[in-house]
This record gives sequence, structure tokens and C-alpha cells, in this order.
Amino acid sequence: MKTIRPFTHAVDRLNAAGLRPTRQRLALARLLFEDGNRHITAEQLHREATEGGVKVSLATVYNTLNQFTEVGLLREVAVEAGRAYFDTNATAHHHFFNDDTGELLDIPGDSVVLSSLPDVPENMVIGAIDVVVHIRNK
Amino acid sequence: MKTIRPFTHAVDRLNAAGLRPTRQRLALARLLFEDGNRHITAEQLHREATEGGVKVSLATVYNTLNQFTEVGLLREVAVEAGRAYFDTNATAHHHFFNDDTGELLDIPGDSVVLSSLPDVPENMVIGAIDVVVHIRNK
DNA sequence: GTGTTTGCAAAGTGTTTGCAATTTA
DNA sequence: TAAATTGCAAACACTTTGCAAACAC
Repeated sequence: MKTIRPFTHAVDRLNAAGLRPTRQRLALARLLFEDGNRHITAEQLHREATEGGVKVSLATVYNTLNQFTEVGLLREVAVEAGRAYFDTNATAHHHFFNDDTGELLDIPGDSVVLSSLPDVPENMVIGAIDVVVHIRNK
Repeated sequence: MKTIRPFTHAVDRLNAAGLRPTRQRLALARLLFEDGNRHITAEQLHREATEGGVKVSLATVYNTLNQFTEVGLLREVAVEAGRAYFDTNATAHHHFFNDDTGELLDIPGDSVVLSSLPDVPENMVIGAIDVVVHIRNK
């Protein structure tokens, strides 16, 4: 055994999520999950797959990212209108967004903490909380 | 004088920002700023203007919203990919976003406070900080 | 075999842009 | 009248969808 994988194999992830481990989904899952936390757009993932010799259409990349998000494997992060970012870390955490480059970055550890939660309007519940700290070159 | 305006007149705002007070910009500025804090998309503002008898093209609404944002009259809030929201309160504050209805709402007062700011990557500065609390019907 | 998934191309959103006509200063 | 602004339509960027062919179980 050469490497220690932090999580299960891609096949197991897909099975656990009830998604058939097709060639395309497996390849995308490996790209997404085998290198730790990633922040990626559909175009980026498609390019990576293609350059890595994986034949998959852009439409399938979109569909797959959406499916993965639905089953909780990914989290979608809203940072700018017009482009969807997906985060392989689906647990609660926050982000830097580089407005110059479009790069999305985890904010390490607990260095941002919300000191209190607001009162939520009547009959509503809180879903996700997104904190995006926009940064740019000095 | 019938009403007390919390801020200057639309004309003055535009002049102060170095934008010519054209018929379209004046009408849009009134819709945006005369009723206090608003959260609005280009489509919504265009519909409002049209229904209120103001003739203005959707393209001009987009251009105007972008110009207003550039000069600091508005703030753009990223809440979901694919749609831009503009906030007439350009000062630092946070938002509820109703995932069911697409409605964007100020979080009142200081009920959310970031207890500490993260260390920013080398040679970078913090621009805006967006906190979006997603809510939905119970 | 049967139901699922894929790829393609077409369609769908939301937004920006080129340019002639209009408006503003 | 010179420069800025507008409206229209076309272009754009990103994403979704319909459907026949390919695939997984």
C-alpha cells in the first residue's frame, strides 16, 4: 500500500451515496476527493479531466457536480454572480475569495467565528451560513 | 415640504458621484434610494420602473446598477450563482437569504459579529466581507 | 433486458456590448 | 456641438435539458 487515503475509495463514496459508479463519476470523484480540499468550477474540472485523459462532456460534469451536491458530497459556495464554485469540504467553514484571480480558498481553522446568531424570521430555519472574505492584491 | 428625506435628493447623489443626472438615472435612483434599504435585482428594478411609467431599457438598468456600484452608491451581494443582487445600503452589514423565495433581507443591527478576522495571505488586503445566512421555511 | 447515464446540440438564463440615435451640458 | 448616455439587438458566459445511443447491473 503506497498511500493512506483519508477517506474511502471513490467507489465506496458513490455507492454510499446511491450513485452508480460509472466511469465518468469515478474519474470526477477521484479528481475531486483524492487530493484533499478543493474549490473548483465545472469548467476547471472539465479541463482537468480532459487533460488527464478522461473523456467526459461538460454537461456531464455539470450534472455530476449537481448530483454530488445533492447527496452532500460537495457544497456549493456563492462568491460571485455568474459562476458556481463547488467545495469538496462539505462541512461548515468559511472562505477567502480572491477578487483578482477568482481563486477560492479555505479560511483556516476557527479564525473566523460568528459570535452570535441573529434571530431568524418567524417560521424559518437557518440552513447554511456562508462567510466570504473578499481579498485582493495590496 | 411634505417629506423629510433621510439623504440628499437623487440629483445631488448623482452629481456627487460625477454621474450626469439623466432622466433614467434619476428615476432609478429615486426607486432605489427613496424608500430606505432595498435589495433588488436588475430585472426587478426594470419591472418596477416600467410599471411606474418610467421608460428605460433593461440594458440601461444593468449599466446603471453597475455604475452606481462602482461609485459606491450600491453594494453587490453574492447570494447565489447566476443572479446579481444589489443593496442600497453600501455600508458593512450582513444578510439573510430566503432560499425558497430568493428574497434578500438585512440582518438587523449587530446580531452577527465576526469575533476575529483571519490572517490574510501575504500581500493581500481584505475588501468586503459577506455573511449570508441562508434560511428556508420550517 | 431494463432502467440509468451519457453526450451532443439546442435551448435557457442572466448579463454585457457595439453602435446609431438621442440627450445633456 | 461635443461628449456622454440610451436603446436595441446581437453577442456572451454559464448552465440546463431533450433525446437517442451507450452503459451498468
